[in-house]
Amino acid sequence: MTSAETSIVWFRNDLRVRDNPALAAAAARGGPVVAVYVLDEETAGLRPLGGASRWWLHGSLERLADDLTTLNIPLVLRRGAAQAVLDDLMRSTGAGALYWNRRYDAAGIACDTAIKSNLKARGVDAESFNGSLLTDPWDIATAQGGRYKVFTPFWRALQARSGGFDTPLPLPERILSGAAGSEGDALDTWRLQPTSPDWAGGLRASWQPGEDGAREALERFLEGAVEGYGDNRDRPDIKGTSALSPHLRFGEIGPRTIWHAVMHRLASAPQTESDAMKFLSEIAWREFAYHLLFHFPTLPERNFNPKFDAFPWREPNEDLAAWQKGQTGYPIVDAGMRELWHTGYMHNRVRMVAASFLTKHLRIHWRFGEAWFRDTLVDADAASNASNWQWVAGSGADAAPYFRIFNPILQGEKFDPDGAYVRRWVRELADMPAKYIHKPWQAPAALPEGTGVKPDAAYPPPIVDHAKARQAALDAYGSLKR
DNA sequence: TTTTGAGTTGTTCGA
DNA sequence: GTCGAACAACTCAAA
Repeated sequence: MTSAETSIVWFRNDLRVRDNPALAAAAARGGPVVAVYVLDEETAGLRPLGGASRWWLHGSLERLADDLTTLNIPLVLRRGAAQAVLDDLMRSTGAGALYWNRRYDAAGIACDTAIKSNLKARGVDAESFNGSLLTDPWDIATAQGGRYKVFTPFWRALQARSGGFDTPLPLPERILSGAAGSEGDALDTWRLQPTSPDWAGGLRASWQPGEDGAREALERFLEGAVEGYGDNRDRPDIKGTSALSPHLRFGEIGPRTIWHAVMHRLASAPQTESDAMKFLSEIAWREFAYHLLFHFPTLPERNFNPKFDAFPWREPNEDLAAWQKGQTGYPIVDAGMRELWHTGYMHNRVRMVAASFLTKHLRIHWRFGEAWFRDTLVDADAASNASNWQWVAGSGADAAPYFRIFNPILQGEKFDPDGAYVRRWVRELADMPAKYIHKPWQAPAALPEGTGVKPDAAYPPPIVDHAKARQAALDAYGSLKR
C-alpha cells in the first residue's frame, strides 16, 4: 500500500466535511481522495427517498461539492446499484481503499456487508466508521447484555458513557489532488427537485440545507432558544426548538458535535443545565430509535409489540385523504398537516397530536402515517419516524398507555393558547376569536363583523366527534386484551 | 431466581 | 376553577 494510492469516500447520510470519520481516514492516508455519492434506487430493500428528502438532498449535495472542492476533492455523482457503481469506480480510479460511515437499517447493512467482504477478498482496504451516532447501537447494553426497550434506562446508560464519546474531528487538511477516472453525473440530471409543478417554494423559504446551515442552526439555538427549551419546546407558536432534525437526518452535523457544543455552552452558562439536558435527551431519543432499529430491523414495517397484530384498524378511506390535506375540522391537526405540506416540517408537539388523531380518532394503521411523513418530511429518518409512529400508536417501545388519547381541542388550547399557530396555517380561521379558535364549530353563527370563518373559504366541520372517536378507540384497544 | 420499582409528552370525572 | 384519583395491567431493568 503506497501513499500515492487513491482513496474513495462513499458519502451517504453524512454530508459534511467536518467531524466526518470516513473522510478523515481517507485524508490521513496521504494520497488523492475521491468522494462519491450513489443514488441507489436498485439495491433490494432500500427504501426510496421521499419527495421532500429528494429536494433536501439536492441542496445538500451542492453544498457538499463546494466544501469538498476547497479540499481538492471531487464529488462524483453516480446512479445505480451501489455494489456495481463502486466496483466500477474503484477500477477506473485504481483506488486502494474505500471508506464510509455506517448506516443501521437492515437493507443498508446487508448492502454494506456484501460490499465490504467483496473488497476485502480482493485485498482492498475497506473500512466503516460511526459518523452519525454518539455510540454504535451494540455499544450500549443492559447489565445482562441485552438491548434496551425503555428509554430512561437507555438514557442513563448513554450518559454514563458520555466521557467516551469521541471528540469531533477537525476539518481535514487540503488534499493532494491528482485523482483521475472519476467522471460522474451532473446533479440536475437526477431531477431531485420538483419542476412542474414546483411545490418547493415553502421549503426554500424555510430551510438552508448543507453543513453551514446546520452549524448556523446550532449556534442560533445555543445563543437563544436553549434557554427555556424545557417549556418552549412544546409551543408550536414559539420558535422554541433547534430545527436541527433535517440537518441531522442528512448528517450535515453529527450528534457528537452537538453534544460537545452543548457541554461547552454549559460551562459558561450553568443556569441552562436543565434546559440543555432536556435538549440532549431529545438527541438521545434519536439514538434510542437507532438502537431499536438496529436490534429490531423490522421496526419500519411490523409492530414492535406483536399483540397489535390483532388490532382492528379501519381501512384507509377518505378520512386518510382529509388528514393528509389538513381538512379534518380540528384546527391544531389541520395546521400541522398544512405546515408539513408547505415547509416539509411539523412541530413535534403537533406531530404527536396529528399522529394520535390518525391512529386513534380515525383508527388508521400507523404505517399509512409513517409513509406520508416519510414522503413529506425533510427530516424523514427511518429510525425516528418508525419508532415514533409506533410509540404514538401504542405498538412501540416504551409506548404510552393506551388510554392516553390526545384531545386535539385541549392540546390546542394548552400549547397554542392564542391560536397564533392555527391562524398562520389555517387561513380560513385567521379572524376567529381565540375563544373558538380550537373548536370553531362552537362559534355562534352571528359573530361580530370581520370575525369567524371567512365566508369565501369554508372550514370543514369535524370529520369525527372527539368523544365518540375516543370511546371507539378505547373499545378497539380493549379488544386486544381478550 | 425472585423481587421491586418504575415507566416522555394525557384525559376525564367528581369533589 | 382546581385538584387528586382513576384509567390496566404489563414489561423492563436492576438489585
